[in-house]
Amino acid sequence: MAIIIDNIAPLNLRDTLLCGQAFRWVENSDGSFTGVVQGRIATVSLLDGCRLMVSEISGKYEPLEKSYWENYFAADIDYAALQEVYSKNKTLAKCVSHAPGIRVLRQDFFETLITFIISQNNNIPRIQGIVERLAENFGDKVGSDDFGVMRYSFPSAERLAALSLQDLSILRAGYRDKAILDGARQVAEGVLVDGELSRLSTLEARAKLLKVHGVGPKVADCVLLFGLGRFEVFPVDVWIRRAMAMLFPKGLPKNANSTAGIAQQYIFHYARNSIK
DNA sequence: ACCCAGGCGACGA
DNA sequence: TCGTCGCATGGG
Repeated sequence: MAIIIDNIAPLNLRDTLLCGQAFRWVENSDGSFTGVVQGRIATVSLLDGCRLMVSEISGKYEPLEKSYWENYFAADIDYAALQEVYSKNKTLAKCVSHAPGIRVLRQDFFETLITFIISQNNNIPRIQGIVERLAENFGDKVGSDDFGVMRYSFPSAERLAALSLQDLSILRAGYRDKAILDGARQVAEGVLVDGELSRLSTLEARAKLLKVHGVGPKVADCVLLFGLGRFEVFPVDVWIRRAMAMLFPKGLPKNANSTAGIAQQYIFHYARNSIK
């Protein structure tokens, strides 16, 4: 059974799922993508460029509601309108034009916290490898994908919190292992709770995230943006720092402020693909 | 072999 | 408060 989400354009699945905001999607030979979301193995593809089809392989859990996927892909955000506003600035228009189909996903809070802890001083292919080892070693078997390959859920905070640094060495995550454990413990112990953070202001939620060992301004902002839907947050990493110095020396155009995180994705993509 | 990666915490000034 | 530096690991 499949879910269809209509009128999702603009959306480019490759640019959205492989751009470094999510780490568990892989592209299939037919242009569809398969990933594991909330323990469900899902394959997504775009029909006629404007309809998103989501097919879940039957596995350990009941399929997710259509509303879950609409939220995940941010179907409520009018990207065409946003791009029209952004494009009043010539430079930002150029960034948008390089990958107009990127959308900022609304991902699981805990998974976002841990994956972006892993992302620090790291590169995207290696982050994907560490995240996959994390799931294979500490997640649950949730079923086989279309190729017969067993897939695993992202581990729970409780499961990770019970592990030792020695246990985590199998991830080959380097010095990030301590940060993974602290993040997991704070979530497992109820210090950091998705629903509670959602009720706080962005600044207050950020302050709580910064108390996790290994979470600094950049990781906190990525968690706010990708894991808590705070689209006004603008994470600054090495690529963005370069791009801003080169393209926007006077700062981001004001008309992008309330959705700076969405603009950030266009700039990030442009920087990674166009700046040597 | 070499440089660097969606940074951070510790440390010293 | 602000610069500097070491950090684990491995992709390119």
